[in-house]
Parts: sequence; structure tokens; C-alpha cells
Amino acid sequence: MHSIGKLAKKFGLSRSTLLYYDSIGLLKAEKRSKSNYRLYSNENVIKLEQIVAYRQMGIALKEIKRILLLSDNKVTKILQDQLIILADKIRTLRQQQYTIIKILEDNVIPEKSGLIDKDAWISILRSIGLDKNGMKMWHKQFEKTSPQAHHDFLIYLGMDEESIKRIRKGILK
Amino acid sequence: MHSIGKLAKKFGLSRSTLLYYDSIGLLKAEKRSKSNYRLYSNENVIKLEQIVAYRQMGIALKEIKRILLLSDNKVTKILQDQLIILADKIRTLRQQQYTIIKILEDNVIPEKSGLIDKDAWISILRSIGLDKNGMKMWHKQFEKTSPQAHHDFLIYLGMDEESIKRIRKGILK
DNA sequence: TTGCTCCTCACGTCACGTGAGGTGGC
DNA sequence: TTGCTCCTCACGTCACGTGAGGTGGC
Repeated sequence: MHSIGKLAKKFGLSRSTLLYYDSIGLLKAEKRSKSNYRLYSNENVIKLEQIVAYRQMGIALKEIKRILLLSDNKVTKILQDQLIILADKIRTLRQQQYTIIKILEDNVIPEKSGLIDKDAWISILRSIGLDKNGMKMWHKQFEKTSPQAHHDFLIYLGMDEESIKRIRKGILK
Repeated sequence: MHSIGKLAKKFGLSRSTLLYYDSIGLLKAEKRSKSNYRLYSNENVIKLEQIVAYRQMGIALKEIKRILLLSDNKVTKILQDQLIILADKIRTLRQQQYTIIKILEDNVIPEKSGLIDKDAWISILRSIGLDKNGMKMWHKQFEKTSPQAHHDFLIYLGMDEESIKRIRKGILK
């Protein structure tokens, strides 16, 4: 039997999280002590492990509550759906990134002391997690959605037509 | 001068959205008619255009309220920060996807009539937006984070060692 | 008179965090 | 007695959506 504080620490959760799970009926303590403290059983611990696991998959608590009652093959279906939901969210965020990038491009200035110079721009792209391969992907997307803007942008970066050709070709193949 | 309904339709927003923006002081109607209807001016329209644009970048309304008072170069800084915030969110979602994929793998069965067969699996990956190039990326990530599991997974898919070698090599170079 | 648009509360959503005020255990 | 853990409300967060009940305009 664990108290709420011990259980929280064991799982790296806050006590208010467990109080909340209790309040919505997701995880009720097995019993109470004579002084009304919550007492969590080993079964409670196992259930919490599952809850935490599903949370790691970005599944809503209401859904988790239902899932815990289902058979494995039904859960499989739900996880597949969740993959798609996550993909949609990622698409939305990617779209927001592109929107911002398009605005920032206008502030990239090749030689002069503009708001952003080429090196700064590269380091920005790097900082959002675009490594060598990610940049490739990014150029590819850019080329696909707006090839003319992509071309103009590479010129902004101070590249000569020869290098630009190489990049655009490398992307397309 | 536009009424709240007209303005909402013009921007594809709901009326309650505009009411909300009014209530938080983000966009107050310039004046009221004698019957207390909100009347939006052309300046209001321009401001709303900006609000909508920033919203498209995933920026919080509170932040938008501040941004509208700033000079361009300060906004540039904020947009760069926003890029990173978005990248963090994407990373979180990607992580959740990998967590799910690792669970689902256990249900992929090569020849027998398992929960998921190879073709179903491919179509799942396709449905979450992984096209030819995306799958390459996915294999790459997989190979990077857990090469052994990647190898095992390809065997699950019923591939022979020769093909597996090719895939893994292609990813690494 | 009938519809339509508008108005102002006020509550619900999601997953908690943060007090406030009070009580039991070592 | 002092700290510590625990308890139960209750309000705040984010960006609205959804009534409820009422009033002006064509």
C-alpha cells in the first residue's frame, strides 16, 4: 500500500495529477486509511503504469479510461488511429513553421547587415532541429510548394546559379 | 463599418471568436451603433488580418497582443523563437509516434494471419503521411535509435537478409 | 407579426497547478 | 510543540462553443 505522495514520487508525477485521476474516476485508490488517507494497492500501481504508458502515446485520459477495458486487438485499432491523429497535428505544426519561414525569408539579406544574414539563417534552421538531412527535406518541401520562391531564396543567400542548380536538382531526384 | 456577423464571415471565423477577442481586449470594435451593435472600422479589419496571420503561425493570442505593438525587428526575434517552440512540439509528437510504432510492431506478423500483416503495416505508415521519402526518413530514425530492433522488424516483415542489408546501408550513407 | 442579427451572462472543455484552511502522524 | 503529509474545496489556465433569455431592424 502506497500513500499518494509515495506513488507520485515513484512515477515522477505530481500529487495533484493523482488527485485529478481520482476525481475523474481514472484511478481511484483501493481504500482509505482511518485518517482518510488514500491507500494505493499493487493493482493500482499496475494500472497507473498502463496509464502512464498510454499518456506517452499522447492519448487523452478519457480515451485511456475506455482503452483499459478493451481487448488487445481493439487497442491495436485505436493505436493506429492515434498514429493518424498525431500525424495530423504534426502536419499542422509543420504548416505553421513554413508560414513563419516564408515571413522570415523576407528579412534574410545576403551581404549587407540585414536583420538576418546567411549564417544566422542557417543556424536558425539548425536550431529547429534541421540537420543535414532535415535541411534536405526542407529544401525539398520548399521546392515542391513554391519552386520560384525557393530559387529566389537561394539567391538571397548569396548563392550562384551553378550551386542553386545543383541543390534544386539534388532535391528533385 | 462591418457588423460582427459580416466580419466573421469575411474572415471565416465564428462570431464567438470575435466576441472572445473583444472580451480579452485583443480586438475591440471601433464603436457601437445606437442599438449597441458592434461596428468594426477598416482599421479593425487590418488589425484582424494581422491577428489571423499570426494565428496561422501558431502564436498565442496573448503574444499576438504584444506583438502588434512591436517594431519589425523585434517581431523577427519572436518568430525565430516560435520556430523553436514549434520544433519542440513536433519532437514531442514524433516521440509519441515512435512509442506507438514500437508497440504495434509486436503485432506485426509476417506470414500468418496476425493482427497486422505486412501490407497492412505499410498502408498504416503510408496513412500517417509517410510517402516514399518519409519512409526512408522513418527507417533512418529507427536505425539510428535502435538498430537491432530495426533489423528484427525488417525480419518480421518477411524480408531476407539481402534486402535488409540493402535497406540498412542505403539509410546510413 | 415573422426572421434575422445582435446583445450579455454563464457554464463546459482539457489536464492539471496553486493556494486556502484545516486535520492526523512521528 | 514542530514539520511533514494528508484532506477537501475552489479558482485559474487557453481559445473558444453553446445555450439562455432578451432586444432591435427590415
